[in-house]
Amino acid sequence: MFTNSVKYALKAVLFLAVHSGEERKIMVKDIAEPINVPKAYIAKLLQELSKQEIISSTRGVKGGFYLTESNLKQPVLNVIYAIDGTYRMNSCLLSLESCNEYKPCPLHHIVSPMRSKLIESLKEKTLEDLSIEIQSGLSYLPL
Amino acid sequence: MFTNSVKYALKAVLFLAVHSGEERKIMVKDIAEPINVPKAYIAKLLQELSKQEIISSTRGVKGGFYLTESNLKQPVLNVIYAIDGTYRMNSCLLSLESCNEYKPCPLHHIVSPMRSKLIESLKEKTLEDLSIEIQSGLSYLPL
DNA sequence: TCTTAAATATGATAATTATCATATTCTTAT
DNA sequence: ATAAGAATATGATAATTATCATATTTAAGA
Repeated sequence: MFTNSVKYALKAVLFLAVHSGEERKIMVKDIAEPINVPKAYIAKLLQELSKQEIISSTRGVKGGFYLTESNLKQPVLNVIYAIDGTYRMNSCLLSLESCNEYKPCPLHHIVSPMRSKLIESLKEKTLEDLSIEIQSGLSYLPL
Repeated sequence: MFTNSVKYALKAVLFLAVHSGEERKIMVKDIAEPINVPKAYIAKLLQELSKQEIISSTRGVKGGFYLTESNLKQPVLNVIYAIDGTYRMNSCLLSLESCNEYKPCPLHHIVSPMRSKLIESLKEKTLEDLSIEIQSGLSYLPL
């Protein structure tokens, strides 16, 4: 469902949600290691997220990546769409172009309602929500 | 979520569910075209499914692929597992090895119940069920 | 038993995705 | 101003997945 890239991106962003802030910027190598994702790989993803303003960054000495309050208010889904695009999550599981409510593919009735619900949930949950859950020990991030 | 291969396999198997039988074997080229999947590609998948006894086949003149009554009774999930293996559908979305109920990843509570339900549905629905739905115009197969 | 028509086995090529590497640009502090 | 430390831009390589091709084996019918 998700590419490797999205998974890595989510881990990194959630790591930032928990550990960074406008006054606590974190550089690539200090993100890559704890979430164990190859440094060069996650660097590229973070750059893309930054360009799309899903996360924030500053260059140079004392620079790094971080989330602003506004970044934290975003739905998780933003991260997914930013990296994988919207098509992957929304297209028919059998890739039938014409699949829709009126001309459903054989799996549509099974899959479609669940996908809708999943997307709904990923739209509702913000990065901040997940960050709070992690910080209160309701869920766990690394490895 | 699914590979291209699984999608193609599902289309082919459902096509066979609707159109084939022990007395109506269908050869590769007559499957590939209507479900529009490259012939050489679907041939390979059909061979694999046949080897795993998800579908049936006979060689030589008058040969082809088909589903027996027993094949038809199988859950859809069998096709998916046969091609993609079980890991893909069941692993943590973030690929955290340790993710489970006791140490859930941040997306676990969102994703896990839906995945369980999806797998349950794919286990309950047989190829025959879907075939009947297609034949009664409740869902549509090709393109 | 020979010919033909089909699946089967095997492997080659192409496309996509994942991974790695590095020169350039920007920012801060000296 | 300049030096150093960071992200940024760009692109190269590797691995996986998708696609294509073909020689071999099997079954049926003449």
